[in-house]
Amino acid sequence: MLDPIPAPTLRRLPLYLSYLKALPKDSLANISSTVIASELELNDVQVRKDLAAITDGGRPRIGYAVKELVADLEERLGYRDVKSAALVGAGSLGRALLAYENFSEHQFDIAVAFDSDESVIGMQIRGKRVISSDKIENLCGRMKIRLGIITVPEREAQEICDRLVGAGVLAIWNLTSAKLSVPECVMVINERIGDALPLLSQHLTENI
Amino acid sequence: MLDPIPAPTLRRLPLYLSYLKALPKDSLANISSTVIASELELNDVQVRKDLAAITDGGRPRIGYAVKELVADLEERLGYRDVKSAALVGAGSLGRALLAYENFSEHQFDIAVAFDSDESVIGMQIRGKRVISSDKIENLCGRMKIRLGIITVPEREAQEICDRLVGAGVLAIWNLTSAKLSVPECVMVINERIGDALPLLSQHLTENI
DNA sequence: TAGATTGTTAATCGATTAACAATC
DNA sequence: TAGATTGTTAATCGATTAACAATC
Repeated sequence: MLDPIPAPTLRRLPLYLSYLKALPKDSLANISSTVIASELELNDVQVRKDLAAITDGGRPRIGYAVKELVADLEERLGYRDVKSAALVGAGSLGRALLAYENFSEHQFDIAVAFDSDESVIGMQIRGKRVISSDKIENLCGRMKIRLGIITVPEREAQEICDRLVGAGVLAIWNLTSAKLSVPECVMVINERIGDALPLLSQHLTENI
Repeated sequence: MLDPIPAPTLRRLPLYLSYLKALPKDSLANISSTVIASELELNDVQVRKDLAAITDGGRPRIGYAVKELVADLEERLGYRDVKSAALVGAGSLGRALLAYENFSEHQFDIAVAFDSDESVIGMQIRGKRVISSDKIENLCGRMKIRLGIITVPEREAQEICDRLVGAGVLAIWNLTSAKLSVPECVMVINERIGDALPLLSQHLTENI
């Protein structure tokens, strides 16, 4: 089993990957941590430490082989195989996520969208048919879905979460402000979208 | 001038506020940090430290007066007066935000929505008419808008940012993954929505 | 060789938590 | 008074950054 990577590092790894992938085809085969750091406005020691966690390809005087580094990053970020996700709640936020291209960048594929609203069920959104939430257990099990994305109203979140977990989901991306209880083996990431607004609010009131 | 509050504290203050506001009307007039902590699954010392930054109403043996605490929180979070915001980019994410009720909770009001797409300009979304991005300078200045919300495609983000800043905006909520350059007096909060996906990806690949 | 660059060990920094004195 | 609770000072912890030895 690989060493677990600390969360702050893990959040920076995609930055490195997308920077490296955006390099022009005809650029040098090797790149140094100093260059990466200055481009991404990070500390160079930090970049080296982060990269040391996922590759052993760094060579003094030369740097890192871009191709190898990209492969190691993709490997470690789990970008080798596509992971199926189910989205529950086809409201406006759910629809925005269905249109969100970054998902495929992370090799997630929203295989199915659920909603409990009769007027939405059957609709075709971004090429995906919205299915009744009643079918969560049935379909998620059969489709071997491992990630659940929750974009329902807050009061329904826990129930939906329980049902996704019951259907074999191992990770939850929670976009409501509900605090979800799950078994230990299930990972929950809370994406509280309005969280940073107080910082803006404070800044604005401080500056008239 | 008030002491600046560290960001982690500032992010927890709204949690306290919404918890206190959700208390039943007939509950006790006072509440202890221990109770708040256990309800919100936080450390009680942390709660006291956080609250000490915004109130001096804590009394040994008794706790905090709920009413006073709510007032102090609202005061310090800048919830006393409504702050006008402009949203630029009425795509699916922009529309989701227009529907997002949490805004008004933070006393932000999206006063106007801009887009550069002819087929969207003039549309009515959530009761707001979409206006041509050409009018940003003109309208934001006149409407005294201080917060800009950027939901345009990444490559357009910096230009829109520059124009908002030129129009007198003092804070930017950036929902693209662009790194924005702004004058020092302008605060930028980056809301990178897919940021946490690698954590989920790693968890899933570690657990087959 | 000289010097650029990596990787490691130690120092710093900020936030959280523990210990405890003050107080009602 | 006794004991619950606050607020403060000190310890801990994790992450970042600095210093530096190893290496090509």
